[in-house]
Amino acid sequence: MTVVLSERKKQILKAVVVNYTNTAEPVGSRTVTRVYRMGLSSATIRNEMADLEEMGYLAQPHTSAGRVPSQLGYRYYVDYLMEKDGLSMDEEQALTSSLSTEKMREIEQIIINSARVLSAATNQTSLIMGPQFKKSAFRQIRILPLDESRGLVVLITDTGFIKNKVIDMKQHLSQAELQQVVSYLNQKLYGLTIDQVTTSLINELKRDLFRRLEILEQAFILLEESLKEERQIRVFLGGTTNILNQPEFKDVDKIRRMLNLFEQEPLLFKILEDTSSENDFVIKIGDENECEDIKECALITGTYKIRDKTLGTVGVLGPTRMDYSRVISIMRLLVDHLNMSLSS
Amino acid sequence: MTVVLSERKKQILKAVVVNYTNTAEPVGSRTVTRVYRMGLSSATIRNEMADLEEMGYLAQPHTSAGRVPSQLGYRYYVDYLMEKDGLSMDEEQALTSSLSTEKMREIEQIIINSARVLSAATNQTSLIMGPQFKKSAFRQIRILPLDESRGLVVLITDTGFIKNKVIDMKQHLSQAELQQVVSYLNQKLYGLTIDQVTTSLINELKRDLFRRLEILEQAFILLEESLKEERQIRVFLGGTTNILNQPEFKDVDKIRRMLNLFEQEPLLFKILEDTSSENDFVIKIGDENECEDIKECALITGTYKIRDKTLGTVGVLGPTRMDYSRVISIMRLLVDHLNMSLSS
DNA sequence: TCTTAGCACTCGAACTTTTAGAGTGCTAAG
DNA sequence: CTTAGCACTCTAAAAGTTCGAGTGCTAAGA
Repeated sequence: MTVVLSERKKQILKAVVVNYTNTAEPVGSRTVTRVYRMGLSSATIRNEMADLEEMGYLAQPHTSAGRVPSQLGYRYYVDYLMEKDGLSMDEEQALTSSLSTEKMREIEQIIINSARVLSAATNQTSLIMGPQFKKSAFRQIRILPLDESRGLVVLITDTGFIKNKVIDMKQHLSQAELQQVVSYLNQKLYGLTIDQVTTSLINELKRDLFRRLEILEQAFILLEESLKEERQIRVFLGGTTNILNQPEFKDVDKIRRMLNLFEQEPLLFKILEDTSSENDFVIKIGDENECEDIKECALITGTYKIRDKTLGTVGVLGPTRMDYSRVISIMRLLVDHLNMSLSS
Repeated sequence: MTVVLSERKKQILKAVVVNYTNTAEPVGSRTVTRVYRMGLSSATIRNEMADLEEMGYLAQPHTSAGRVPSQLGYRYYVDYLMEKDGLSMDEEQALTSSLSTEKMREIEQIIINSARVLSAATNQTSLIMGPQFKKSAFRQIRILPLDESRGLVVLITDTGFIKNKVIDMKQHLSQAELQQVVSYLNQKLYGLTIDQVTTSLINELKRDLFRRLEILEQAFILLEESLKEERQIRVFLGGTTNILNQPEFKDVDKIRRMLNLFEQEPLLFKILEDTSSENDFVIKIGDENECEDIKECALITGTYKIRDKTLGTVGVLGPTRMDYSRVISIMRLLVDHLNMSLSS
């Protein structure tokens, strides 16, 4: 499929992509000769560019304008031409230090902060999918009596989720009775992922317990509601207003569509889930994206882990005219940091 | 201070406000005669409008355009002319039902949903300040041993906040010892608001306990971090993209400033706090607002309570051209609902 | 065969001019 | 005090103009 390009064509294509990424203006043949002097006249460049256009790597907004990379052009650039490290030492250090500011312990805090840093560093919008509660393994359940008629159910997973819920207990339970129920539940559920705790399993447990105690109906509500409630995994956004700085979004209507999308968590989740690959970063350019609303954008995604278990996805969303090299470098740094600070 | 307006001037002012609220177009004298026929010719209306302009209630975008209410005009309308109930029975019912969809128990869920409903019903941006953790009263603290070296500290307030934190316990504590520490803490702290739990109090407690047990340093971290961490109270937003539909925000630059504001929680908090009054709704029009960024907007705020204790603030933010009557009716409904569902 | 200077041509962005109509203020008569 | 009538104003939209960056093509040179 991939047509072989002459070395000169590659250089020109790269020049166009880089220049367009910086300026957001169509790139003319003279600009190419001026900025990336390669001992050729503009006329020659012109001929080459005409070729590249015919091959589909460049496009012209109108007859008498410079060239702009097409989607295919970006794809070629990303696959074969891009420099691998788009980050200076200085930037790298600055970034590292802004990531490891404090001993943040809360998982949610870490992620919110990461989203912020990522969007600030890339000048794009960042999306981070929080750890998936459903995929976590059940660790233990506890019931704390609060007063006469109420108790606190606490549910803990291996990835550090702690969910709690106040429940009404219609009848009073003695400490011993409670203990009994709790240890029974722990024994049955230990090690299962939340996904695996199906309604039918819950019902089975209920039947078992009801024989002995008719009281704990409410206790199961935590389990059941956890299942429902967390169906929508949380997606954390950073720098949603950054798209306003991109010249390709100077149209209020586009802005509206974009911001609307940002408000719909399930859609964002789907976007991130569709693209994620376990091991490396994925770049989706233009209509390589499934989602209709971001077919004019590029999306770069990667995953982060806790102790080799894939937990969530990190993404950067921006116009196709994006500094791919730089963004990927930043994301790599961030993901490494995330892996580290979540594993402790 | 308030100049007395003739009945006719009041009617005309009201007509201009209502019409402008609906159309967002300057209102001409002919429009007034046509739509609100009051047996007068446009020339007469014109004279009256010229008077109203001189008095400062109306303004003209340019010489040959219709009139637009000035800030003072809105103020007069809101204070003296506005219909009190801007909501039809049907709408009221629809609203009530969308508020009480499910038996939502989580306080945060209730508020998020409220923000969504409020913004959808008003077509404006809604802000709801969550219950202030700091103002809540300490109810009880518990420590759950998780395994050999770790425990879960749970802190519960009278307004239903439950905060938890996993702590490392350097030395193993027996159940009895733990029990002793916990009941000591509960006894000392019960009934204090989180505000009142100062660092010095904590230190005093520490000193007391250290005499007996040198272990629980970590347990205090929950308390201390709770104090710091929650300094920024959460503000929940709904319908941030609604401002994009307002013609007064067709300028990308204004949009940017506005959305930027929305991303800065501390500012939002300040805006809500500045305006809140315990008992009734407050309407701030234009530069009656402290905050520079919303001097072109109108902000309506009210408070909600749990059992007569003021918990937080609800706000609606939009252009000064707003259907005040309708928005207030909706907010009244919402606040009542909120008071009810939070008190159970 | 590849490169390049030269030139006519194209097209959009920015600026200016024109036009149409909504709305005003003023005057004089009812 | 009200109103018909009219000249006047001002904007938004349409139409027209200018300017320059950039192209494609041709023909001459390496």
